Amino acid sequence: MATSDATAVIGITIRDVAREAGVSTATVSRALRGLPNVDPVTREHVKRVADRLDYVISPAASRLASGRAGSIAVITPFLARWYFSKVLHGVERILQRSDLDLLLYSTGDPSEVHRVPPHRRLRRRVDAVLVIGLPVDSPDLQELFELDLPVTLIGAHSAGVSSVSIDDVEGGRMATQHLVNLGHERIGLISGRPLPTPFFPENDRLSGYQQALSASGLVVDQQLQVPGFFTIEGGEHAMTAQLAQPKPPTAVFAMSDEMAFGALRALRRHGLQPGRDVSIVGFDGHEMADLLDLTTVCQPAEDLGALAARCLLDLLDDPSIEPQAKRLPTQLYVRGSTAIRGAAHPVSLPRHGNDAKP
Amino acid sequence: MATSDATAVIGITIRDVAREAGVSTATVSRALRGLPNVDPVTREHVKRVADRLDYVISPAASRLASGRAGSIAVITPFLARWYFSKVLHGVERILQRSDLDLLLYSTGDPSEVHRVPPHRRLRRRVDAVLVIGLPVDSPDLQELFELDLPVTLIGAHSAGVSSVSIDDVEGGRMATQHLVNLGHERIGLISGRPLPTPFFPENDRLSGYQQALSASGLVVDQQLQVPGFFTIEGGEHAMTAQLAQPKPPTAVFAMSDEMAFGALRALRRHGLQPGRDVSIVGFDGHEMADLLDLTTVCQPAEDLGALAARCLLDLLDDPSIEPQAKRLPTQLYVRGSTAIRGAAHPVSLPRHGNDAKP
DNA sequence: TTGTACGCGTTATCAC
DNA sequence: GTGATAACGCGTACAA
Repeated sequence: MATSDATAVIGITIRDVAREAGVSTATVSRALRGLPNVDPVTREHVKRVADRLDYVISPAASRLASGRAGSIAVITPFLARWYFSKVLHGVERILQRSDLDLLLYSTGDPSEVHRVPPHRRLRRRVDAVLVIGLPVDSPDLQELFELDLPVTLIGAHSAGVSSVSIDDVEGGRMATQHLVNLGHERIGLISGRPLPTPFFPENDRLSGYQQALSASGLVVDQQLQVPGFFTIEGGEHAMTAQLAQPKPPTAVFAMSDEMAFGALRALRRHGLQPGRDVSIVGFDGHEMADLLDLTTVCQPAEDLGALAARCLLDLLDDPSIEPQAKRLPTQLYVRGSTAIRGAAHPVSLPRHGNDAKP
Repeated sequence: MATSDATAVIGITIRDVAREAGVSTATVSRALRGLPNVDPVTREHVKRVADRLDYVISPAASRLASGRAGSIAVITPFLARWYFSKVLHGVERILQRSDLDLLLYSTGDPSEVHRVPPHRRLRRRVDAVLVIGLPVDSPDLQELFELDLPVTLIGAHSAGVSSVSIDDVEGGRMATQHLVNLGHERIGLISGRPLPTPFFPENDRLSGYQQALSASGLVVDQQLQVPGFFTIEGGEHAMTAQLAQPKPPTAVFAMSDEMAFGALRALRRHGLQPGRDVSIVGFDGHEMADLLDLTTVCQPAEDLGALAARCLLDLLDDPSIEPQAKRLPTQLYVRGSTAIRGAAHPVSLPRHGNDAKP
């Protein structure tokens, strides 16, 4: 293998730095890592030498010796969907500043057959795990917990595990209450997967929906709850199904903006106008919502990721921290896709986004 | 530190497996990694024992001993934009099957001040690098090349470097020619950054645009080329600027779908109807394009990522492979946002997507 | 085909 | 504050 000569082809080692600086490797290690018990002068000197030699620590060696993996895993079912890419962005932004590597694992849809169970790939490989939007009853997740690694959940919560999410109940309630306030009485729901699916965030949104209806004395009609699978097409089909009902809803709450977009298209296909004929509320705060004049419950996806990453770093710093479930607020953005029931001209309400100007 | 007892708390080591299987650590290593010169019976036995003991190789130790980093870096300026998230998805899908870790690095917009220069973080840390959509003249990229790692570029090309991309010239040409064919003579362009910016993919799209115009004897009017910065809002501003010209274009080619979406909104704001009043062509094949009835040049972003990942794995397998620039085809999807110039009723052409049904 | 033994580059534990 | 030095767990010549 490579010799340990000062000018070895492969790379400068800590020994080269030590020799050049006239100190021991132990001192170099301490100096470079900012550990205490190093003379400031020595430290500066060592740093300078290391810099001059263009020395870079070997992660492998460091990890082997220290027992730390030096990286954290981010597990997500999707990469190219609004929520997940936003969250990932937030996570990356924070982790970039740490000295931990971000290992990316995409599981694909949890309901699909997955390729390699994450927990087998993760063993001995990461110091902590960040999980985005996986249902808490997922077997993968359970096996993950058994790895005994610090874990932070994003967009889900589980007892004894640190998590960051929004209040999905409140979000669902807010969206539905808005429709109730506009005078709607038959309010449909476009859910994600077919309900009931335990432990999914969508369940909380469903609860909010039901709460708002019940609180207003409206009936919760199972016929009015159609799954849209969180895709545009799914949303379109769901809306079409809603319209085909004997007594179609006058308003619909879609659990994601992308499904709401599909719903908007379904309306157009039927010659119906959003707001005037049927009101639609989405969920997410997708950039496109503004464009399509869609009322929606905005969630700070990127902030969720950033906050979760910070939590995990803190947890790594001090494992004694009690896991807690943090929540970030959502906000209803009212746009043209919702209006007073039966109003010939959509009524003006306080609005948001670029459309806000009168 | 941890003892090397068979039942050490920290983990099973190769020695434990060797002892339990009654062979040497060398044999275990060879057997588990599928190296030749191992008796099939021995190999099976060792595998079984390793499995029973739930043995997992220590990546750190393996990497230190072998000199391989066991991971590849994926560098991207954005995570939450259509093209980049799609490409990343393709990359991840392939890398998942390999035994290499995917290290994610987001640089932010290359024109911004960046945080930590990638090349410093990458040293000794990865075996290869996958770069998404960074301009070839980016200083970061140059320093990356000097790391002497196998590199594959996605959405860009550079002499002597393996790359995967589409033919942007052809794409731009196709979009523009389509508008020419519809009888348009004043054809505007919504570019990315202000032109000319050397070495950006957008330059090729610009070339295609110019070629198509020139080939048809149309003038290339600088006034008709407005930057839209690849965002919805940018596209809206750009379109608004186009409309404010003394002689506005009757058709516009936007270099990305998201900018085209903005352009559509600008039209709507002006009471104009896409297709009838002004034709718009986008670029990407965004899911939303179908929804908004936008004609667009589709590019197989996910395939680009997958192919690039495979290339890089091949290159890692056999470093003697000559770097080559692979290209994937694009395809024009005609929808309602483009129509014959001046036609009162948008003319019917072969169309695509859900709208295709007569 | 298999085993022995050394080295990979760093960290951490001691003495000093 | 600093220096020796023994791990860390695995890969791999080389010998057998």
